[in-house]
Amino acid sequence: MNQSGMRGDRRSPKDPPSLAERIRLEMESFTPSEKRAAHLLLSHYPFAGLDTVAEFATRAGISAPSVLRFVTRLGFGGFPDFQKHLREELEAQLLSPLAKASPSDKSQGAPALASFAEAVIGNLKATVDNIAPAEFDAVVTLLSDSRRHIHFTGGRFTGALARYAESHFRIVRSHVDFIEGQPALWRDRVIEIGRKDVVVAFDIRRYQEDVTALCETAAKQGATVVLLTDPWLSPIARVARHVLPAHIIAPSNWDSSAGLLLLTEALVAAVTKRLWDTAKPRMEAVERLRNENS
Amino acid sequence: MNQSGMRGDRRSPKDPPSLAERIRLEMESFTPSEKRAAHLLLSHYPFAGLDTVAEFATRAGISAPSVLRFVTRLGFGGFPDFQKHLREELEAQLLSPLAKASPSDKSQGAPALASFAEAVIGNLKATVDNIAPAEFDAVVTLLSDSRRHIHFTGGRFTGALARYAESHFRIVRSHVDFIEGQPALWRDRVIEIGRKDVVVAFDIRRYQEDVTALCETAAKQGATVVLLTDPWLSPIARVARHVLPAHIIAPSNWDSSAGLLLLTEALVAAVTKRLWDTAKPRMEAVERLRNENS
DNA sequence: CAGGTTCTGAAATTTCTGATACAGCTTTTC
DNA sequence: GAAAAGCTGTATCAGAAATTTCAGAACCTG
Repeated sequence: MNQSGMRGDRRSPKDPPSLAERIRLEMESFTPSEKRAAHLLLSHYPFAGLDTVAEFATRAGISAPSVLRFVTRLGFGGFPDFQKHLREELEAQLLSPLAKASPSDKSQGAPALASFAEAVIGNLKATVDNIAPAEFDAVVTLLSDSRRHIHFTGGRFTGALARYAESHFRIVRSHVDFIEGQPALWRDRVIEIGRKDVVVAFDIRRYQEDVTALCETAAKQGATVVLLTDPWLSPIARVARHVLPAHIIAPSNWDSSAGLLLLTEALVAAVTKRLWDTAKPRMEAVERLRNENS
Repeated sequence: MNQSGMRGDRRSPKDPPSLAERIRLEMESFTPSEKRAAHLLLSHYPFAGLDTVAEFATRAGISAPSVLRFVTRLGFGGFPDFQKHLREELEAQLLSPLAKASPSDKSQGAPALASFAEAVIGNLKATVDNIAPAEFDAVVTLLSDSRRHIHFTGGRFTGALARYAESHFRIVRSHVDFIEGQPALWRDRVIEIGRKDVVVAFDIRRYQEDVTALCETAAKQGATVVLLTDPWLSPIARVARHVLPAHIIAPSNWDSSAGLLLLTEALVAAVTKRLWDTAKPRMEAVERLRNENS
């Protein structure tokens, strides 16, 4: 499952060899029925091809076998192959409106930052769009229950986010801690996690087995697991009560955690607001201590 | 065409009640498995639903019958019906150019999350606008100098960002470490920081004196200090060679670090790209170790 | 903690789709 | 104008996909 570690070799950004283009070029060499199929496909590209063979054939006014011959001729192993290609092309096209809109910029370094920012902003929008309000609210409610203990944890990179969350929640409310991902560090602590506990896990692709193990153990003992992950969902999702996915793809060899941070900060804000009566004195107390000690 | 929206309500009358929207609203009433299905669909909307039932079930981590129950519950006659609806919706959306620009429904849902995200996005834009490209480039060049040692540090909250940066740079290049903000923890290490060293400090409002002290000491010993801070500039700015400010105000009792994260990730991306020849083998080696150990 | 309800997945069942063989028709070629 | 070659559709099949059944598991509820 461990897909190659990095997305190092980036495909040339310029020309996506669309299937539509190829069909236009080869149009001459098609037989009459193939032409009818091609015309139908091009006129409603690519949606016409997403129906069944029979539907496509009827709409094109030809027979099913002719449709099959058509897609075979295009080099696909079969109709499902053909459809899969169409879907992937469509998805790629729909998901990267930013890539094309990359505006011309001034110097050399600016594009890097500007386009990176653009991609991240796109991620944030997509993340928000795909979060169910009810789910978000449910998590807020859960984290606002001051009787529960909350444990934050995360992987190699996302561990930092877990710490970030913990450092805020720790001030807003009590019973908050951070658990290192390495099993050796939590084996003795996890036994105390039970029905009243909440585990908030951060885990994105190249999902880390130790984090999964921690959550599974916790879940088995009755804890409520909240997962912040990528759209492909960490395996932790199987034991999680609540899942908040964030988009993470950026023009980089690394994934972006901005969406996760956004969710984290939004949760902190919401919980702080909801617990304000108790949070305010706590925050003031922390502030007082800081001033005294320095 | 009934245009009931003659009033000043912001809700645009055109919005087709997207299936995604409905799913978000009904999310609460779903059973656990149905939620899994809903999450998968929303996170990859609508492409996740265009595969086969079996594929969808596997990816969602549930069984095929559960998927069927899910689509039935949404009011479709069966899976093919459901897919047909998705295709039609997709087609309609793709054909209207503006439709996909911002389908965020701020009708009722999660004003908390949506408006928070909007503020954060505003911060990111403002941050990028106010960064001098030359300054950004200079920092990239500095961090790409593999002969230098790089030390990351930060305060209460920003310390997590410093860790995040460190965990990435550590893989891209050598001579990278993280220094805790508390003086007791760095007193003995800082004496080794000298002319060839770079200190990257994260510090925003309620600037932390210990972090400032660390940077001042380092600067005094000839180290180059890079500062990521807020627009009001941490006192560290006085000893810093490069300063990258990020906007941090959000509708919350807390400041948002999203701008700092953006800068961090952009730096990681740029340095990784510049050091690619040496970074790639390092990343591959790390990947190999992970696989062996697990 | 029993009894009832809801939820879930393995397996059996049904439906439907994509694929193929083959024969008729059309076009080409000499 | 006849034979060959190419194209197309009908009929049929194999296999995959969706659906239903059913029993067990999980979860309430009193």
